[in-house]
Amino acid sequence: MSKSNNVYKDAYNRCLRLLDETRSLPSEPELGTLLGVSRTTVRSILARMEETGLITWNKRAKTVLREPRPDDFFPEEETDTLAEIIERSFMRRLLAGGAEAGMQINELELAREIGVGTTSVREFLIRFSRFGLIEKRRNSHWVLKGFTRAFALELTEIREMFELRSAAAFAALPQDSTVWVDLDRLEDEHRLLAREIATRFNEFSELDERFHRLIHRASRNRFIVDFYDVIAMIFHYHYQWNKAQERERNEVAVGEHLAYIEALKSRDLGKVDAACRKHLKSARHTLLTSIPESRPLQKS
Amino acid sequence: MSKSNNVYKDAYNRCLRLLDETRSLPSEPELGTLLGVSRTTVRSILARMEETGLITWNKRAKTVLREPRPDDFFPEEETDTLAEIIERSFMRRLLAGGAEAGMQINELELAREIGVGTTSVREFLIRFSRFGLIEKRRNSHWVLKGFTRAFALELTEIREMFELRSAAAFAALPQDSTVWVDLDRLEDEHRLLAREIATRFNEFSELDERFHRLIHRASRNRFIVDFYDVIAMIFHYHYQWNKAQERERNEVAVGEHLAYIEALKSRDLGKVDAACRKHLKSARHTLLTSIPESRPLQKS
DNA sequence: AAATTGTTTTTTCACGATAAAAGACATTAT
DNA sequence: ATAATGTCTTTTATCGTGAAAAAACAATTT
Repeated sequence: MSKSNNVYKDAYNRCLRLLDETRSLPSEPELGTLLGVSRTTVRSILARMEETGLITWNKRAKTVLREPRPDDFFPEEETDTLAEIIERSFMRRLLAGGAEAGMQINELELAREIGVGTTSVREFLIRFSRFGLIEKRRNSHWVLKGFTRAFALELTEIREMFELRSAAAFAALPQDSTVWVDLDRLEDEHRLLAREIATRFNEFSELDERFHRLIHRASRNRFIVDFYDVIAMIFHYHYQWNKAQERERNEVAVGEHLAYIEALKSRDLGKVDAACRKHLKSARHTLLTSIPESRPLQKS
Repeated sequence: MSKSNNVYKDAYNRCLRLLDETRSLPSEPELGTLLGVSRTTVRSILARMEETGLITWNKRAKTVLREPRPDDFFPEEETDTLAEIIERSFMRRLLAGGAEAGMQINELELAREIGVGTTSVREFLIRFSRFGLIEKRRNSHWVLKGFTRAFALELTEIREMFELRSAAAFAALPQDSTVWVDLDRLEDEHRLLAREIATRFNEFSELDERFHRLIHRASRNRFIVDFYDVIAMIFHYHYQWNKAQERERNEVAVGEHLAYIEALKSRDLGKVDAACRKHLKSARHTLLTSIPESRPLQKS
């Protein structure tokens, strides 16, 4: 088995959801851009949809015959990319404890354990190395540096540097820039979430990322924008890992975001700086409290 | 051919140079650490040295029989890692012109052209992507973002942010920290180079990197330290590319470094800031002047 | 003529295989 | 007893291969 067809399966599932809305499908190239895949994949999708009696397909005519049923969908787990599978596996091991700093990482063992080829694991580790959690020994193994307090502090130091600068750049953007519209929309979403925080608090994580990415983009600096990938990755797993007081934490954060948004809209650099600092401080605090103090290595 | 033995060849060459100094070689593990390779490789080296009559080797006894001749060495080009070969090839194409932003990068074509497997090229591109010059389209090709003015500005913006912070951290280091010894040594090297700048100006590049890395290390932040890889890479190729007024530029830079060093030693944060800013400003200027203004795309 | 469909070619992605290099274990020498 | 050498095992680095997916080209349709 050389390559899984997860691209096809994922696009197929998304296409099924599209079916609900229309009576007939658009042209192949149009479907391609809509689903973000090539025409080759679109045609495979259409071919299968015809086979399973979902549509009739004759050149341009693509008529929907019936609504998709649950069993028309490919199982979720078959739609993940290999990279996602490897990342999840790797992070699970990393966060599950027993992953002390200094421990060495074995490509072959990882590959066997996850059930994938070594090449994919190697490529994953290379990509992952930019997050600063692992390091390669030339011609030899990788070393785990550990998800430690030091790591969190170094990460947040850069984050604060970058975000303060981005926020200032944001506030200085001309009134006719489209970011203000985006900001208004985000503000609405925040207000909505604040109102229903009791039930929807777990939706904050996604909103948080969109909000901060919008701000970082104002820096117009690829290194700043790209660095948010590191933050997003860490927070993504952090949210999954640390569920303690999630509701309270998110409620506070939403409030801070709203104040931050107000400050940005005021375009008063002093206020922006203060609101940004305040939010970043509590974000750092949250992250730090979730990291157990590194125990001294116990000799058995 | 699955893997070149460049590690062995490079270590062999370095071991030959060691031969000049001693009459007999140390133990295998010792040689290993000295050369930075495993004992397996050390033993291959010793085996060959015995074959070619350079030494006698019987267990612990490793006696040097004769001085190594030029033809004992493996050719330089056989000691490079694949990664180095690919990087050079890639950068040559990139800087040779005709590499417009937006152009797409073809793994297979690159691999064929360089004469290596696609896996190595893929891994190189993944590693290289953190430099911000290329970007991956999901499930598809890489896109060249170009070595443009915008790139240089974004790069230097971060560099300045990081270095100012590192320099301040440096100046605040306790008197008994070993960095002050390192700094003294670098100062001496700078003075020496300044005196012989007329003939040794091309040695500045290497000194420059060591100096700035020392400063960045004071930040004790892996992201700052790692970011210097990006700067070093760019400056490395920039020095090769832009030879205009190299002597003058380097002479100025050495002077700025010396002033910078003085400022650090004074531990006066104001002076450090000023000296750092001054040097970074001229470094930025040098980089920018070497980048041709992006011509508007000409339709033929 | 422009867009869409049909067909073919090329490229990317992922694997298993293999030599180089590292590492582990057993044996011998100081 | 420690540290070296000798031997064997495991891991890493790299390639060729083949299926999935993209892209290019040709033939239709509106």
